[in-house]
Amino acid sequence: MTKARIAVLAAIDGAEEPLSASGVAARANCDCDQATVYRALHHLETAGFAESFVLNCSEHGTERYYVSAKGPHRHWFHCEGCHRFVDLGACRIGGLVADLESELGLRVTRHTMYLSGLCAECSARSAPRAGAH
Amino acid sequence: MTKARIAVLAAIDGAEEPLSASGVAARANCDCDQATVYRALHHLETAGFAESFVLNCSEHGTERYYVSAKGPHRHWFHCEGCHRFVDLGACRIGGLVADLESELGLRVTRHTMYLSGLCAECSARSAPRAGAH
DNA sequence: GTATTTTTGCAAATTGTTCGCATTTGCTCG
DNA sequence: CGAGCAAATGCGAACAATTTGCAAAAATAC
Repeated sequence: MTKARIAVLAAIDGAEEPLSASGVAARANCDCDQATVYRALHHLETAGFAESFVLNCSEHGTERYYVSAKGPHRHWFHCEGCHRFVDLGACRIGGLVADLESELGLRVTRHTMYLSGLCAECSARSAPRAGAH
Repeated sequence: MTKARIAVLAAIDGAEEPLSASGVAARANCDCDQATVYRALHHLETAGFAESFVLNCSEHGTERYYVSAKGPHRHWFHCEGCHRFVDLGACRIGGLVADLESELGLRVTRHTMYLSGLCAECSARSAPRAGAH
């Protein structure tokens, strides 16, 4: 394991929300080239140390986000107000995926699911309850 | 409604699988510029006539795919062998989304879910059952 | 039919990501 | 411990999907 890959893996293992490639580069305090970060991420995902999904956000555009593959598979909510992620906890659609798999004869190797909207804070800020101010 | 937008909407309404921007341009036989196609898709999505999601595929890279917003909300499976989509039918995670929404105080305005792997055909082709040849 | 607003075409710019290639690093073995 | 080699990195250029500025063309309003 090279220095760059160790730093990249530490960045995503230590983050408590999905990180874009640039986010990883910022957190991984290896001063390595962005190409190296991309290659490291690709390597780590192939090796099973990381997972990724692509998300489009009004502020950051379309980017690929990486999360650690340690622990159970999880899903995320993306807030369109503060552009942060909220952890939705462990995956709850395993049963549904298995059902669809057998119903349709598919071999599912991965699934992507995420929600977006406004988190509790941004939601309260944009449409405060009566008497909240 | 302009000619270009009508053609773009007809393309996605008539397609039985999600279409990328270039796929829309190919199917919509308006010879309009690609910028127009992108703008029309953005407009149609904003106006509620189309939905989209971003998917990364080994053959086509990362692209945004559009589907008609007519009929019930659906989800898709993407085959990494033939790179086609399989319709998973109407959304079955509405309850889960509502649960997460109330559990975590979120305001969910959209959700993305798709599966990938090998479709029945590609699966059979790559690992035929005993006696299948 | 004319004025006003919106949309389109074209070409150039953006942006996330990938690639080629020479150099450096990590590891294996003697 | 140091030579030999395969794999990884840095740098810069290349890419591909998507967006944007602006003048011309088409909808729509009046």
